[in-house]
Amino acid sequence: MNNGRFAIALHILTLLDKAKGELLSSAYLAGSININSAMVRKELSNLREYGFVESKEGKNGGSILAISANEITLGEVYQSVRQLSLLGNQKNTPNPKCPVGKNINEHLNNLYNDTELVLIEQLSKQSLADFSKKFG
Amino acid sequence: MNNGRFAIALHILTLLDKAKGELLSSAYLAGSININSAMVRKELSNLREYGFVESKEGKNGGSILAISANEITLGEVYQSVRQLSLLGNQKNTPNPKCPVGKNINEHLNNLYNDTELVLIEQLSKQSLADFSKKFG
DNA sequence: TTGTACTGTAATAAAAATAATTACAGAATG
DNA sequence: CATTCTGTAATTATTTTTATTACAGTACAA
Repeated sequence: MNNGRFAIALHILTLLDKAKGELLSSAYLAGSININSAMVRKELSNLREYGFVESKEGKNGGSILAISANEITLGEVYQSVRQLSLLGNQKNTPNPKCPVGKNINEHLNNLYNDTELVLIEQLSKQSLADFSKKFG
Repeated sequence: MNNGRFAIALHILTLLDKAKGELLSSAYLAGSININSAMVRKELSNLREYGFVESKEGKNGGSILAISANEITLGEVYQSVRQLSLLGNQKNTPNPKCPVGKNINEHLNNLYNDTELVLIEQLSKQSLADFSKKFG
């Protein structure tokens, strides 16, 4: 992993939790996060796919949590924004003639996968509600 | 984290372990990894700072492990190449007027730090020797 | 003592990934 | 039917990462 999307997603979800069912517009969310509202809508679109939020179009529209903050773990949030492998192996094209080079990607992938599972397990110990509680 | 340096560092260290004390040149290492030898030397420079390798300049020079592969854990390798926080928070300048925005960086940092500790703990279960063994 | 084969490092350039912006069609409300 | 939203695509900008080039300095060996 490697991007700020986790922070943005979690920020959005925390704000929605605090709003307690009131619809929040992407412009409002963007104001708190201090990013562009189109970025917020893009992230909301992803969160929607994962079933974390629902949005209402049109005037007075906005977004709310689709499920309770207790039912969303930070591990799930992580997975929703995850794109690359944890330790990043964008390209990695070692020399296949070298016994190490030939096999390192396989071993690296196993290592990354195992490690990421532990990371997700750790993040999953905390729910969105737990996180949100920290904000007084 | 976020970069391919972990893979490169581990690749270098594995090759050095396999070489069993024979000096390997940056050109040779680069050939197996399939990257530029200046990149290898840069990474070797870092690994040297961490005490993992030693290099010898001049003709017939090259690098060797400075300590036993049993004494190097993958957690330490991770830490040697680590630069950003695990989940990436390059910039993140939320609105300080928002109760969530004002405090989220602190909570995020705590979360990232805790999570990274667990990740390092997990990686530290495996030594370079363990990893190297996988390559027949 | 000099040619050769290395390392060390800095400066620069290229590429890739990420983030931001702009734009506009479509939906819901009043 | 004007207004205020969302959804999404297209584009641009920025930042990060990776690669390249260059060259001084070191050590060996004839």
